[in-house]
This record gives sequence, C-alpha cells and structure tokens, in this order.
Amino acid sequence: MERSHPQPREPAPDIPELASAVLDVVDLIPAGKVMTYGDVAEYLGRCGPRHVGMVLSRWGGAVSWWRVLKADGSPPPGHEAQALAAYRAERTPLRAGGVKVDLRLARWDGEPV
DNA sequence: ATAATGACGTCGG
DNA sequence: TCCGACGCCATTA
Repeated sequence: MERSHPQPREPAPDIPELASAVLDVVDLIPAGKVMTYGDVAEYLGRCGPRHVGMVLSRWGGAVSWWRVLKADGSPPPGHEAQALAAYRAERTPLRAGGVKVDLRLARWDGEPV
C-alpha cells in the first residue's frame, strides 16, 4: 500500500522501536502474573534487563509496569507501595511478609492464559 | 564520536 | 538475609 504521508512513522515518534517492543511485551503479561526485567529482555532477545528498566521508567506509565519486577521478586524501586497495591488487587501470589512477589507461582512463562 | 546513566543480574563476603 | 562490586547494553547528554 502506498503511503500518502511523507513520514509514515510509528504512532509514538518519541519512543524508539525497541522501547515500543518492550512496552508491547509488558502489556501482554496477564493480570496476576509477572515477569522480571531479565525475562522481558530475554523474551525480546534484543537488549539487556537494564534497558527494560530504563524503558519502563520513562514510558512505563502507559502499560502495566507493576507486572515487571526484579529477579528476587522486589517491586520497582520508588513505586513499591503502588505495585503492592496492584498485586493485592490482581491477587498476585506474594511471599511471606507481603513485600515480594512469589516468582515461583507468579512468573509468566510467556504462554497464553 | 565518546562518556555517563539507569525502575537490572549475578557473585562474593 | 543484607551489602558491595562488577558486567551488561540502548539511550541520553
């Protein structure tokens, strides 16, 4: 199909395509499940866990950012209370103490629900 | 183009 | 369990 517009860019020209891909993956995580930064990075196979964090810190507000956390189950720094509230609302499995997610049960393998 | 940054991960103590 | 050091990698200044 021919494009009438001289600049057929993405709907979000401020967001790099890789970053957009990260946001897309995060949006795929079902409620009650989570992925680690490393899991998202490995899922994409195009960047490292650190970069996933950077993307979410900048553009994560448009997606379910709370469903991405550290490898030890700790919620994103600076948003712990907010994330924990979301886990409670989505019935995400938490570990004893309720400050960390039980990755054993809540980790999403990427398969459809 | 190079240096510094950051919502990470892994290992050692 | 907690803390520090090092490695990783696209983005930003």
